[in-house]
Amino acid sequence: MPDHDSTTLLTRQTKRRRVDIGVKRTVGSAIFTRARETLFDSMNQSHGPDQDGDCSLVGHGHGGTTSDGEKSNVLRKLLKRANSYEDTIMPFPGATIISQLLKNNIGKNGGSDSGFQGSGALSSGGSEIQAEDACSNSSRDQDSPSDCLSPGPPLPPPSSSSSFGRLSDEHLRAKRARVENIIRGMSHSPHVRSNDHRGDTSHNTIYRENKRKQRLPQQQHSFTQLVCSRQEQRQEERRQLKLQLEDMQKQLRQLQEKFYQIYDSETEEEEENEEDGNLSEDSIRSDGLEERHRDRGRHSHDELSELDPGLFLDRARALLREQALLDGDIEEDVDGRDEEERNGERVMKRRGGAAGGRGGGGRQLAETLKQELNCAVSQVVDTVVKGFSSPKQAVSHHHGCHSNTPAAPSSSSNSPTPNYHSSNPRLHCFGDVIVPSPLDSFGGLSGRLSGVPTPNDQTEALPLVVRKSGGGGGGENINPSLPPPPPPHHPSLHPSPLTASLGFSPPSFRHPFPLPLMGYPFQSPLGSHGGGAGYPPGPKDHHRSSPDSMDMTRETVSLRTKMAALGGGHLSHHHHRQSSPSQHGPEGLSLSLIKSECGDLQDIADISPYSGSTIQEGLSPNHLKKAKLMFFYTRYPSSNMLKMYFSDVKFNRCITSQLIKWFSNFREFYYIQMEKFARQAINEGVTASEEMTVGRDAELFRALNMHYNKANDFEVPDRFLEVAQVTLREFFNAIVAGKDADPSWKKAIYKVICKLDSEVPEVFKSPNCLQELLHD
DNA sequence: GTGCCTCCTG
DNA sequence: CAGGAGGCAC
Repeated sequence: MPDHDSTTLLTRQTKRRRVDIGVKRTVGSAIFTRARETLFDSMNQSHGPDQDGDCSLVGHGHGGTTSDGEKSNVLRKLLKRANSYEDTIMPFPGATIISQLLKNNIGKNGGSDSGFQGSGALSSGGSEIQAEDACSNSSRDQDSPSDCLSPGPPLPPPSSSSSFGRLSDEHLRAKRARVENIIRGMSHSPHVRSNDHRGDTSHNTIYRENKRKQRLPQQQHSFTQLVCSRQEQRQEERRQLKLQLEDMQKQLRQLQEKFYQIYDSETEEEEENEEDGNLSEDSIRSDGLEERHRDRGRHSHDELSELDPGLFLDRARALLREQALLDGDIEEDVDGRDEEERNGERVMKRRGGAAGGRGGGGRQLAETLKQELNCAVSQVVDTVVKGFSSPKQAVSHHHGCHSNTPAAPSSSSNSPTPNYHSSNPRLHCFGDVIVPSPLDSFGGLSGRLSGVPTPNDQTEALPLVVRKSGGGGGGENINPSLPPPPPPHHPSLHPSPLTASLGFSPPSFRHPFPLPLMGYPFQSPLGSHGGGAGYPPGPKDHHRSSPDSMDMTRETVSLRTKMAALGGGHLSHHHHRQSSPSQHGPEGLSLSLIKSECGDLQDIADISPYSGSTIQEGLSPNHLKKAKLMFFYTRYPSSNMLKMYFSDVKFNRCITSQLIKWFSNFREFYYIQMEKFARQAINEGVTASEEMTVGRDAELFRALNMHYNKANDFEVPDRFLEVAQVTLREFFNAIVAGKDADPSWKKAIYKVICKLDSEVPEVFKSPNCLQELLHD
């Protein structure tokens, strides 16, 4: 039985501080303005005292901070590692594409209309370089000019130096250099995979071609004759492609063999070293990896033939990351490789025979390997791309990407893709499909590789971000008059998202992938038609993106659930996508599901995560994590606020609802805990609410922290402790007063608490905020 | 009608 | 944490 008195009060108050984004609600800002005034008044009147009292109490609660702090340092490291491994685990997209293409091609021989169904599988390699919300982004929040200040004492950089000094002698350097060279060679080769978005330009070509082929029949659905002829043509192409891909795989296997030849000797030596008892931090970190490799090394010869190229490359990449983490300085030893190029094979053999012969041999080998890898991969990919795209029309723009394919590996780091921006720097036209240039996302690769941050990507993203934050009207959820929300005090809040994002990957190697799996990709200005990224401009901004929209989709939290529930059988019919489980990645499926569920959504024709767009259509686990951290600041975020702080998500009703639901769930848990502890206190004989404080060592706080900040890698703002204390006391008083007899007794408390929201630090607006917040 | 909220359930 | 129900405000 709803109680209309208190309920009304609560909801009214709550609503006022909300800005509804409903299509029909265009007066939000006006309402908001008034509401804020009203709120300030009421807050000043009724809750000032509470706040004052709280502040004094909080300090005392800090006693327990130290142990938590220590723990959190360790945990931060662990978390960082976990993030790194997340990346490491991801399949190497380039190779995955190859095998996937092959599979698809074989599977598609029936001439089905399945198009590029393998795209779903590609998503797992999601590599997004993240757009940064620079401080300019706060232009909208005039009230908080201090947003970009307060860098807080930076925590000491994760020390990965001392303990494994012995291990990281020349031996490790050599190894590191070799592996890095391998990988770099691969990633530089514009063919294999320059990276995911722009990357594997050639694979992308294939992919786009496929997509285009898939799309044409759809668009000209009625012209069956055309379809027939097209199918023939496609079958022919498929046959060719299949052959070429098989060839590619062969060559890749050869590369694997070479890799393992080296690795075998490597691992043997590795074992010897570790027997010395040098269990450094690094060796611990890379334990799993090492074991994996060692194990792999023992059986490598048996497995070589079956080894998935993706695994191979992935392993190489993982190894590189491991190496890169040791410390920065490697390379400089890349000279005189001409000789080695010629003698590559012999060097290789020598190497295999002499396990102890490190030093110069290792570097030579590295060079050799690098060269060979580059050559082989370049050739293969080039062949395939040419063969496949030549019969195609309208790939002229794209071909510019191949002109420099045989780029010299080592020098390519300085000028890998000069021609990419030759025509339109932002657009690449693939036949009838216009997509954002993938290079916009990765154009900075060369710079990153050479250690010089290139703001190319950012320059793309920033205008968007600014637009976003500026256009949304008054959605600020700030209550300046309240106990002044303390300035963002988290020590790890960095004012410069830009630097933070770049700091994520090891300086020696700006790998395009290592960026978090969570997928906080770039904000592409062309993310979707009409600016999918530019939501807030108006509350009615429920734009639909056209089928050509290249919006990237990643798995969403909820989608997984739906997937599981629906068993993956049902697909949106919009896309004529016959889903064969093996070809259709779960993400693609889930996307379709969400599409069909959110009927008002755009019918996305392309689900490729590599399509170059950056705005996600789904919420990732990291979004959830971010939301939880935001809960420490705001319990009742407005939907506008959510839009601002989740600017890397393409909002629609579903997303908004989900985010709101999340916060609703957070609140639920929060209030349940409050009630529980309040009753507990009463049972324990507490008579006055003032006797209760909430410090960081309080059980209540631990429970909450466990829920919202499980890894304890985020320093909860003091303000949250204050609010928690207020809440606890409110519950306590209400219960003591017997108000809990009223079924709606909590609502009065909600009404109080909803006014205690504080401003969420600007950092949270950055898609990279998790890195920035947790990486110290 | 729509958006958001709480409560309940699984 | 997601879904659904019930309710209120716009």
